[in-house]
Amino acid sequence: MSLKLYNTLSRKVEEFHPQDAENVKIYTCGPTVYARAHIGNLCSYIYWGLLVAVLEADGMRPQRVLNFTDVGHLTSDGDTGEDKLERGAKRENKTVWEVAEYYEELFMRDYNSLFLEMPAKICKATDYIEADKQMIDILTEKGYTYETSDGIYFDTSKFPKYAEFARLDLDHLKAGARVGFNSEKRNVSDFALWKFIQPGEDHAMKWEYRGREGYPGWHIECSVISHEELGEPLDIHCGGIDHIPVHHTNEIAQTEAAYGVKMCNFWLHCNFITIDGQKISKSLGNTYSLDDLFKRGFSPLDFKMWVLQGHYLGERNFSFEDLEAAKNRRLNWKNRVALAMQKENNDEKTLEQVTDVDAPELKVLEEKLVGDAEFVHGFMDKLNDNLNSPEAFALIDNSEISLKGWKMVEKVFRLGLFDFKVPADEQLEKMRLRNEARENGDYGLADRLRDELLDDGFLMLDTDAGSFWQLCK
RNA sequence: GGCGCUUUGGCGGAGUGGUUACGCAGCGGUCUGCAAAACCGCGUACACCGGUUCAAUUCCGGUAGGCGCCUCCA
Repeated sequence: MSLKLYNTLSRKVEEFHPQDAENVKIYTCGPTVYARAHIGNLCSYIYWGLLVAVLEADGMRPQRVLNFTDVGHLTSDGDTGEDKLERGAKRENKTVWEVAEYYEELFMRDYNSLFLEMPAKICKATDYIEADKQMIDILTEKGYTYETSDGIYFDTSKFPKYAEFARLDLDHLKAGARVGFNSEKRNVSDFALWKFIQPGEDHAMKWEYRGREGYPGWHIECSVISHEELGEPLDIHCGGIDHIPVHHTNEIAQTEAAYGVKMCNFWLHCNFITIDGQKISKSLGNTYSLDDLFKRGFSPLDFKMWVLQGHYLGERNFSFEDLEAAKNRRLNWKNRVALAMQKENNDEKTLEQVTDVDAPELKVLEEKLVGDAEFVHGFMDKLNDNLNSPEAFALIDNSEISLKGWKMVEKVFRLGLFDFKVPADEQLEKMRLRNEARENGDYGLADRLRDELLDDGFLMLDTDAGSFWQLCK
């Protein structure tokens, strides 16, 4: 089994081979921490979480770096744009540093509530300012930059490959339509490496560079952090498709111009979701956070289920109707786990005992899954085929799966399938009494106990093999 | 204006040159003391027009609709 992934570089599905399987270098563009993450933002972290899980399942060790963009970006391309962090700060009566910290914490809360594995390292852009300057110095020495009244720019005409990655048609970029068109730029596609603070401007986040106060441009941090923390070439760089034409194009230009090396071997981009057919964007304000879903009765993991039901390359449209379907499917899976627990653990093992029984690496687990061997192989085949989670889901629905098999499913998808309340002694006693009453033909008592159990959250399922409990929600 | 993507049954959503995807919802039936559970079955999907082919939802061309990017964005 080998892993195949769609590489934006070639626009083809290719076999993935890391330089060092013990240290797979992955860089993920992280959030800008000036607002709460909306569900569209979170999709990408769910997909990249799956990527990491699949790499691990294949026996590799990913070293993933995620950045926090805490330095803020301008709201527009012009000279007079206001820093996003500062706007957030004014809105909320906090300093820009407090705002960043607040949203970093909120992001981590969302991240954890989605049961996503922590990256090996999270880097704040503001911790790399000196390294930003060094990189700009290198680019300047090599003749890739020029200064204007408002900043230091990368001259994209000096980097002939510039348009290649995104297959841009530079001649037809609509330069004139840009907000705050900068007439000092030599080429439409040139971008700021560093911005100087203009007279009358007051930025809370500023650093001294070349004798003036300023702050880094929008793209430099990712080139710098990935260089410092991982080094070129990266094995995988991931982000949303919106990053292809500008952000990643600029990263490649900066890094490859500065160091003369290939920046990254595999570029992965997930597609966007829309809500009710409309694109989500911070500027349009049509965003939902996980809290908004929770208020409507959905857990973050229901949302994760919805996300993974689709393929990361596909365009999806979000609706609460579909979220409901995903929620029901997830509940059905939990009930299958609950059933497997009862059938395989007649000694009334508790949930803790079941889930804490060794947490082996998947490879090891796979060897133990003798009864599920066929399922496991099919399952991994689907995932290794460009992370085809919808196909893997279908296989789950079609397979008899043991408790150990479910543990493997959970290890890869992390959907909280073992995360439910099991009956306490009191409820187990009610179940015993109910069965006894049924055998004695005392249906009045049996039904009363059944109703009580329903109130406790357990639905009684009577089969030829005996009575089992299921979850109601 | 330029570049690109997409169009599958009630709603989602995979995949394939000829064979049931799958889920959710719905309907019918079986089982059951009863059942909201479970089990079985059903609906005969691939935008339109051409072309290639023994055969196309699946390849090619065109038409129409939808969407994205070119501006911060996952």
